[in-house]
Amino acid sequence: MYNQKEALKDYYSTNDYGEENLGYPFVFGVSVDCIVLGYQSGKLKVLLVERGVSPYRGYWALPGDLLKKDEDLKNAAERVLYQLTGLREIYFKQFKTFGAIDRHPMGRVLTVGFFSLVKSENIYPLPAAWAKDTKWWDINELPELAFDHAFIIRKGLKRLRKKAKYESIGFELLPEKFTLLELQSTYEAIFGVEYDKPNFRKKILSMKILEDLNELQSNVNHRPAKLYRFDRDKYNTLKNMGFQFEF
Amino acid sequence: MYNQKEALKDYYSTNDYGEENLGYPFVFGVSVDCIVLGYQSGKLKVLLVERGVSPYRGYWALPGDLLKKDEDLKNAAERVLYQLTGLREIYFKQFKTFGAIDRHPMGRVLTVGFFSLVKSENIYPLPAAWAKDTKWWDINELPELAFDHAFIIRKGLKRLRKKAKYESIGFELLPEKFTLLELQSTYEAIFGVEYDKPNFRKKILSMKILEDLNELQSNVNHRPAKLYRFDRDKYNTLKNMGFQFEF
DNA sequence: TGACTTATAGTATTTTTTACTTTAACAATT
DNA sequence: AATTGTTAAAGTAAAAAATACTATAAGTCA
Repeated sequence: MYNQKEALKDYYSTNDYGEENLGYPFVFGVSVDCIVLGYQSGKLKVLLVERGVSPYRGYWALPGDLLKKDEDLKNAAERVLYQLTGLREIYFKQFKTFGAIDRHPMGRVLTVGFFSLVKSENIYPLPAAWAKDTKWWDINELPELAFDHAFIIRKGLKRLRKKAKYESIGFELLPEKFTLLELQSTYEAIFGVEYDKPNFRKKILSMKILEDLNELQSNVNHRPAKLYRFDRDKYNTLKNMGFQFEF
Repeated sequence: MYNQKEALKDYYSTNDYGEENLGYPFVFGVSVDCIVLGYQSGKLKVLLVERGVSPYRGYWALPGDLLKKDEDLKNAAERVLYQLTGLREIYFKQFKTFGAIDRHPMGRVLTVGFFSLVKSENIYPLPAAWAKDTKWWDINELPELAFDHAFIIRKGLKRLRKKAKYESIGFELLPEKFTLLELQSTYEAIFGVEYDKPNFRKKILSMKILEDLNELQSNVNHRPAKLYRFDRDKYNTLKNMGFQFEF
């Protein structure tokens, strides 16, 4: 039967570069942690879980779990997201691995950070299966967090903002049908700035990546706005022709 | 004395989310691998090492090593780069972690990928201490590579190109003093495209991030070009004022 | 000196961005 | 049915940036 310990031992004793080594392989725990972001009433929010066990019992933390033997990193993140939201096919990306020596009080555990964008109205988080509680938090008003999760969130948001500037990922936060003003507000929440309304419209429409649904908002007490849909196929076609999305 | 195995065992038995778990912590080997890029005679090159031991004896591979007990990821990459080049203070960035189940034939080993940009004329790689041989390879003409290193390089280059478009990292590949045509050629090598000479000059000079050294090339058999230096302080000042580098 | 190569400056046209104004559509109220 | 308030959506004009191209200047080499 295959024995990983022995295999790693062999590997180490014939170390790549003939260097002095640790004799016996030093091994690491590995986890994944997910920054789940949603857009709600004009604000960017992150979904956190309250820990029910020590260490950091009672603290809020990123949803995550230890990597399993038969999983690759992507599978592990998918599993965590599914257990949290009940949804598959969520947008998520690995963004950075955190390996500070003392980041986990009980041993050497590396964590691979993912960020994920969801349409938050589709989500009914499942607290029971996970932890004491689950809650959306405004990204500008976070509680004290477990481990190095505050640091991880800062890094993840920074990366998200860079990515959102040059890729059409803002649409992941919106429902299928949306108005141009909703789209504008989403981008304002992501970047923390304000845009001129007519120019925002002009810019996004000139990209030709939205489909006009010829439908109007309902149940609003003002002139209803047109509804649009993000046309992913058109976007991909244009991208292959050299088009560069940019905000 | 602190016992990591026991600590991890405890940690696992009181798993965050009360899920069924593996009983005993499954542990992973962790390594770092570095894509070292340089610019030579109009081409983008990557520095590879030839493996002297199995697995993959005789194959070319990325320079890398197993993470040590008392190192964080950044330290490990720094160490690998120092052992390879003899230089400290090289530009490098973590870009992605690779954790496919079967990526290492002898066990479960995750690797954290870094890419690094160097001024290749400063470097005299040290083959003896490392492996059978060390060599610069044209990124478009790579040999067969060990492990999943071909995949890692593809991903790393993709990330580099994105980053180079919006950050001034191209200068890391050039010597302290360079001509505008050398700068242009470097960017042409990174992106695999050609630029119009007068417009390239205009664009880069209008950014106001170069210092004119009032010096000329020497030992060239044509009109010598002016030498410039990248003014990192000016660049940072402008960046803080909202300036966005872009190619 | 003259031919040749390359750096560098300049110009003119087109395209894009930005700031701002105007008009139209609808809901709610009187 | 007219009025008011709010928002969508179209339009316009000025400024800035990108692009394509031309011309000139400064050096080397024979």
